[in-house]
Amino acid sequence: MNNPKQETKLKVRPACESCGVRALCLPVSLDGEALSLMDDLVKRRAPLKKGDYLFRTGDKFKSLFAIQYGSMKSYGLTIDGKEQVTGFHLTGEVLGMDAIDEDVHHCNAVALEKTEICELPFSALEHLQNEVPSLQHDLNCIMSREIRRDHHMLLMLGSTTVEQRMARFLLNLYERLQKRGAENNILNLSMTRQDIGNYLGVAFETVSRQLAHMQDEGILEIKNRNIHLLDVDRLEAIAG
Amino acid sequence: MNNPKQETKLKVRPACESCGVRALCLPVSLDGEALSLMDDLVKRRAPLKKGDYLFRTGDKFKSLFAIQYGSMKSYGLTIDGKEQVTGFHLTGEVLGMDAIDEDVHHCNAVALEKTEICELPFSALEHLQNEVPSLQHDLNCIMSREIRRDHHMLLMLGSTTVEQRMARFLLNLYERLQKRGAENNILNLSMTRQDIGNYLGVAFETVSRQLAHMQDEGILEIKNRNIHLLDVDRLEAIAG
DNA sequence: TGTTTTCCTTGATCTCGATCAATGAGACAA
DNA sequence: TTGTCTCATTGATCGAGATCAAGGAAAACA
Repeated sequence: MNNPKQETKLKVRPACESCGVRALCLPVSLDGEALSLMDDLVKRRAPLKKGDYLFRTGDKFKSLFAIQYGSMKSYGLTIDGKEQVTGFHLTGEVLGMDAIDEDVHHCNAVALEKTEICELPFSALEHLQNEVPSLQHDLNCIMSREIRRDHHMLLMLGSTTVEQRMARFLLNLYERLQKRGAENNILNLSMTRQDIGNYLGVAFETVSRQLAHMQDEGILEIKNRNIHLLDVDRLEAIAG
Repeated sequence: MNNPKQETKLKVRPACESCGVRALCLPVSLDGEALSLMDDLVKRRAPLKKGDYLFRTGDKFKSLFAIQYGSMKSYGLTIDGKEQVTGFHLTGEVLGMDAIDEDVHHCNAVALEKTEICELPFSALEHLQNEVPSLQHDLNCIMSREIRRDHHMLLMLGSTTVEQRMARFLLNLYERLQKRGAENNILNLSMTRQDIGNYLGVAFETVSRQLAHMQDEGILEIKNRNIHLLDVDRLEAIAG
């Protein structure tokens, strides 16, 4: 009853069209037949609500997950039980690739807002790789991209000043949104200051202060969780 | 003339036997025939001397590289030209996977000591994937492992205290060496304190002091670049 | 072999950011 | 509305770690 229009729309669209996978790496190579094979493979899922888990540490690995709409965070637990955020994942990105090797998930993935997911059962995906050789290259590309993204993050965290880490963090989000076709300079942070701080190895008060300082400098404008980037060049200069 | 014995030995050994690839992921699945196909594929290279580059940012991507013996560091440059270390790579690990996607290397890889490398031409590898379907899964595994390794690093850097980062760094090296069959608790650091500090986002003096402090506590023993881990449990407790 | 260079350690000072604490602001439910 | 969350901001204090500086120890080189 509520929002029937969207419901219909979702059902009519082929799953793969809407899940963002095509926009990642697969599109270049799949012809009509292969595409329909992919469509058969992809599973739709009920949307996750904020706080819902996609998988948890120790869960058996069965599928990769592409974020169709929304955002997630992944985190592990330290020995003393503290949460340690290892990444934020946006629309169009793929989760679960770190589990292929040992067949077990090594982190928890939780939705930061209402999030729609496409499930890609991995064994079927690997079978399809045999039929469609180009798919194999595509998957290599997706994983390569994830590796590069992580290296980028490592680069981000390997800085001594918090100002620099913060700038790199914001630019990183900005670039990822640009790649997905965002047309404005507004970052809608779905994660808390606490999550950001945890991720950057910084107290959340410091995150808050750092953002306030950047606002004073005219680099950005804060409206709750919406960050409007006013001066990307300055931000890049700070990032180094 | 110098060291003729080793020369001969290298020529006689099948390339793949000695390059560490088998020990990574490929061994489980390759039968005799596929193995010899791999042998044809792998290129031997003259060993790198300390300071030699394996590839640089912007180089065209042609091959993956497996470290047969030795160690390397990879780093990028910030806009203001400062070096930013993104990783250290040990015997048996594979470099270059972040370049598959865009066909270009995104970091510099330099040898930290005398290092022997096996080159795996990637187009040939992908062709071989078609002939040997299991190889495809193996490659997925290798990349998955790299992703997990990076996540582990991110977890390491997302800590506020230097003591914790240092502990996690040492444990990370320790575990990687253990996996490669190291039988003692001695870490032979081939990188400088400066590199470690850069990597951990910490001044190199702090690295030095932190190690000294851990030595005072009886957790480890420093002999130049050899770190003897005396109390791994304590180290793990610190790492959290 | 001595010389140069690079790397490591240790000390002293000062700043940045962690921590503690209190208030303010949205979000959500009843 | 009002109350109760959780989340964010801002202030004050204190300590960890950056930075500057100088000396020592390896390692590289001639």
